[in-house]
Amino acid sequence: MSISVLLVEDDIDLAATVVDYLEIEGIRCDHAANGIQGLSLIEANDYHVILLDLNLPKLDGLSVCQKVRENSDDTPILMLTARDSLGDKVAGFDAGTDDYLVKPFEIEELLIRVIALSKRRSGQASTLNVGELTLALKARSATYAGHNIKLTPITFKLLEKLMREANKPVSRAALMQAVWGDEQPDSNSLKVHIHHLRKQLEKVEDNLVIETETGFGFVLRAKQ
Amino acid sequence: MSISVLLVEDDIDLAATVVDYLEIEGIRCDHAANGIQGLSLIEANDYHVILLDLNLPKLDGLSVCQKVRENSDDTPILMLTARDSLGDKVAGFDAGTDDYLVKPFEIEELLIRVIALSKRRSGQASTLNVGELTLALKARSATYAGHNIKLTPITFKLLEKLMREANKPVSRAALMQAVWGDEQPDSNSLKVHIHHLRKQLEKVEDNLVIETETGFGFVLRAKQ
DNA sequence: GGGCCCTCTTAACCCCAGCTTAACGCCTCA
DNA sequence: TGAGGCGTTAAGCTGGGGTTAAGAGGGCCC
Repeated sequence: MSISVLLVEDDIDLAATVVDYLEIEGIRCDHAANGIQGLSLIEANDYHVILLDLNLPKLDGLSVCQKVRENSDDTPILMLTARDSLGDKVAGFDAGTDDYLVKPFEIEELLIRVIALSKRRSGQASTLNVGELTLALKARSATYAGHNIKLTPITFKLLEKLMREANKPVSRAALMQAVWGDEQPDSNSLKVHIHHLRKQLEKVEDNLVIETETGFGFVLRAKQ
Repeated sequence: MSISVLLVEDDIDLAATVVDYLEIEGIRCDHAANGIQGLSLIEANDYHVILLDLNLPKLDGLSVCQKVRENSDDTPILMLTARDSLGDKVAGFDAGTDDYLVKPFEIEELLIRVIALSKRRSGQASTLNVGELTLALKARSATYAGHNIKLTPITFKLLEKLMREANKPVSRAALMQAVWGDEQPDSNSLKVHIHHLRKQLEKVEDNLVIETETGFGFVLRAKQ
């Protein structure tokens, strides 16, 4: 499958050059001219890599980066910057960027880095948060309003999927895909694991529940 | 089922080439020569993909695109544009297009993109709106003048179809197809579910009704 | 290698929401 | 006035979902 990339860059000439070059290389490249528009495209689509200019109208690159991470989106981000000052780099890594390129750069170098980044999920978004529930992806552990939640490998994947789609109903098929991929068990395993997860959540006095959408799937959301 | 496409393009030679090529590939392709005509065809038919030239007589491509989205129609739209107009790309995504192709393009490339787009609903219109009635497709929930409407899987599909074709009568056969697909119940289930839907709408003090088109089907529209 | 523990799968059971079905009455039009 | 289309209602059934427990399989420690 081909790579798809978002370039957020206000210099139209530079943007055109990059977009054309990447498309010639078979990489689909959307473009946004400011931070606000960039964010909305990021939310609407599923890019493999995001290229962010540091100085952007309306919302600067670092802020975009932070907001993306706050959304629990771990798409790799490559920052383009005219300044090569150490301070910006530090701020960038704090905000959750994965790589840097200092302008002016060789476009072949950009291509190499894009391809490299596209092969790994960022890993920067190491926790998911929904209300008082926190899932640490690397530690594979969860806390809920201060209590530890015990997760087996399967309930971990289940909870991860439900949290990524919090407040949106997730179809049974999507859940099964997230947990088992293409080799799915024939029987009612899913509902057993949903049951285990619910019991874990019920043990804690708080307001998150897994509701069932009859004939469709499940949602993780706050009560009422 | 074969793909059906609408091409809105004022360059008659180009249009003829595209139409011929697509039809050879088994894709049914209507043609409109200006924006106004395009819109009326879009409203009258149910295309899988719409191909829009950016520069059109009477009503330009972006405006057509906006109006389609305002109608809560989420048919995927592919914009055809001259090479120099990068700024238009940005405006295009704001207007709700799904893909771009820069003229001159390889016709094989157009084919590939049409096939890709035909497989997904755009997702640009994630809610349908008719008057005060809103159907959130992802959340699988509806609100009507501020009240929640309870929907079962079947009434959800029914309402979705009626809202997509709001103000247009929908035949019984089309409704049954939308709800049950090819394995349809033998008896009068449809009218029972229509009845349930009507009761939900009547509970709210507002002006939408499901009217009967005797001997044909039903319409969702405002009273009088 | 044996035994223990942990986790997943499977199956059985029950409950009930929601779907289907059928019955009946009203209205319209031939 | 009779037939057919539609609205309304309610009964019954189906299958989806919740719950539980048994058993298989794998990892780990002794």
